[in-house]
Amino acid sequence: MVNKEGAERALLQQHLRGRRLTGQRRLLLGLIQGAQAHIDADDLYRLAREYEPRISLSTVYRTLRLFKDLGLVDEHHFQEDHHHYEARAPHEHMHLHCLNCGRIIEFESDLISRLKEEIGRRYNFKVVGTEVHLTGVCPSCRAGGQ
Amino acid sequence: MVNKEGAERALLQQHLRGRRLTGQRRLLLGLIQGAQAHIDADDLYRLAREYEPRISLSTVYRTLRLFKDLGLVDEHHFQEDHHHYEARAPHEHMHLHCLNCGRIIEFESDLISRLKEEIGRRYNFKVVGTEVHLTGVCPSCRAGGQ
DNA sequence: CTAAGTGCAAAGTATTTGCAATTGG
DNA sequence: CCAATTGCAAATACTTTGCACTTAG
Repeated sequence: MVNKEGAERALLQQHLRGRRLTGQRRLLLGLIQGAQAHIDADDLYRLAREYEPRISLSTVYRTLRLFKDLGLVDEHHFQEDHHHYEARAPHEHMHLHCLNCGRIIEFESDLISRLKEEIGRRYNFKVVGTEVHLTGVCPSCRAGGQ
Repeated sequence: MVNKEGAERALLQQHLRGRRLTGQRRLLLGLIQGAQAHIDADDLYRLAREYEPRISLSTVYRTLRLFKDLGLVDEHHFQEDHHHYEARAPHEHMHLHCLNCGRIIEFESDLISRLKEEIGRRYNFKVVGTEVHLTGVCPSCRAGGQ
């Protein structure tokens, strides 16, 4: 009989598709999934060290790349020159980004699946992924200065 | 009376909003506008050196940033870890990217303006920019291997 | 003329890699 | 066991910066 932790482990095992289930991988995935917002490699590294002080930044990068390739996390390229990551969400969503205060809102819209379908048909592509990123000015920034 | 080159110059002058119109800036903008595809800083640098061998990579980066800030070029973050640039197009378009062969198709769809409008209204944002990037497998790659 | 722009070299970030030591299956 | 994974340090890739010289306006 399988307890809760065992079940979690088995699920992750499956996600890893034959790769080894190490403490570092388990920790990092947990941290990404628990993260309130999009996290970057460096923040993840700092956070992970609180639990496993000997973890290295290389491992963080290697693991992020692995998770990305396995489809466990999504990598985002916001305005910055480094990447942000988030656990792959149960359903596809997009980002709305305030250029003034930096706030990022996640939203969904069925327009995106329609877009995928329309464009896939038009160009005979099999569309598998989307990255939709709207920028603008949020209500409080509109109200405040300018 | 104004000849063709003079008119071009005046137009660029206006775009630069008071910044100086240098040979490097004129060259770089011309190259970006003439580029068949999205170009990155390094390719632009190599290309520019054919015309102005003493141009420096710093100038390329500085100029790209200036053009981006002025809205003359758009900066894209594709899968790679560096940026690609293109002259700002007359109308907003999106990208469809083959994960297998790397080909990038530009397309338009009115779904995107509807998305801007819908989301702007929903969150009371003033939406100013969009980056829409679909990934998938193109017809020839679907036909070929897998 | 003179402030803005440039080239060069050096520095700064973000990310990857080689390798010996460790460890999951 | 032993190949996959890790930590560490060093390397690489991309981008920015300080400064003396040049140049557009």
